[in-house]
Amino acid sequence: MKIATYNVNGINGRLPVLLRWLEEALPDIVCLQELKAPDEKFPEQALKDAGYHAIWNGQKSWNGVAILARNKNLQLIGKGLPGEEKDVQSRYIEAAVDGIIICCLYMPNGNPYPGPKFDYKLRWFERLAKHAQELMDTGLPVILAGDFNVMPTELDVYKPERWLNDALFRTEVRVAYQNLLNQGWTDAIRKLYPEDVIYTFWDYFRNAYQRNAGLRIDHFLLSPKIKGKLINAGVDTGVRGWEKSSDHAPVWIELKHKK
DNA sequence: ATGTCCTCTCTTAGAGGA
Repeated sequence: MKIATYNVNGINGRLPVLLRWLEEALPDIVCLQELKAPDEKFPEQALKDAGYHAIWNGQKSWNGVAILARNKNLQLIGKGLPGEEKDVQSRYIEAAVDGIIICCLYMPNGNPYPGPKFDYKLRWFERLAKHAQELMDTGLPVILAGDFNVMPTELDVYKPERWLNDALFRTEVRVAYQNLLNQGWTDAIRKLYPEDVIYTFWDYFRNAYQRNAGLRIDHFLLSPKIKGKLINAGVDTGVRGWEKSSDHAPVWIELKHKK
């Protein structure tokens, strides 16, 4: 079974790219971020025609997350993270597919540092960690997937020294990510490729993709119950070079079949 | 500071966000 995460940066603007990638990559489950569309403008029919059922948590202009599934029963568990009632940003959706809890998340960017946006990011991280711990405690197979807006280590940044005061690389945020891992989660890409330079995002500016000036910020975290099923993982870096591409590339993992 | 590209509007240019 192949599970992917992809920050599409506008699902309607990128629809041709998304559909082409789905057809070529044929993932079974997909977590999408940055839909940048309200619920009523989610391209449900186009995805259905491509063979995918979907659930989504949209918002006008900003944010927005969705989970797609092909030939599988996709059961919505909830939208939004608990812990901040007045939070109107659509950044989280959770579903059950094939007995696996799929958590699709879009962590706040947090820039500029310092400031209220950075503070919101840290609060959101705390809320995620609390919920993640509760999921961990169930002992179920759980996957946290999405755009975490964190480069976990220096290996994940093309020029670490330039990012020290950026909200994606500040010590507080890297510590928060490490604390999350310490609950018992496995970073799937790093588990399989502990020392490789792997990026999932390249800025639109300054030919970042052509220079491979990238960041690794899209992650898969696996609960202990499911980590043993991990057999492969990768980044579809070529997609980033397509016409009208998102600034992120799709990231995927492959799990051993249950049977 | 800038670069680019998305979305939306007091819309065809500019603002806000990443």
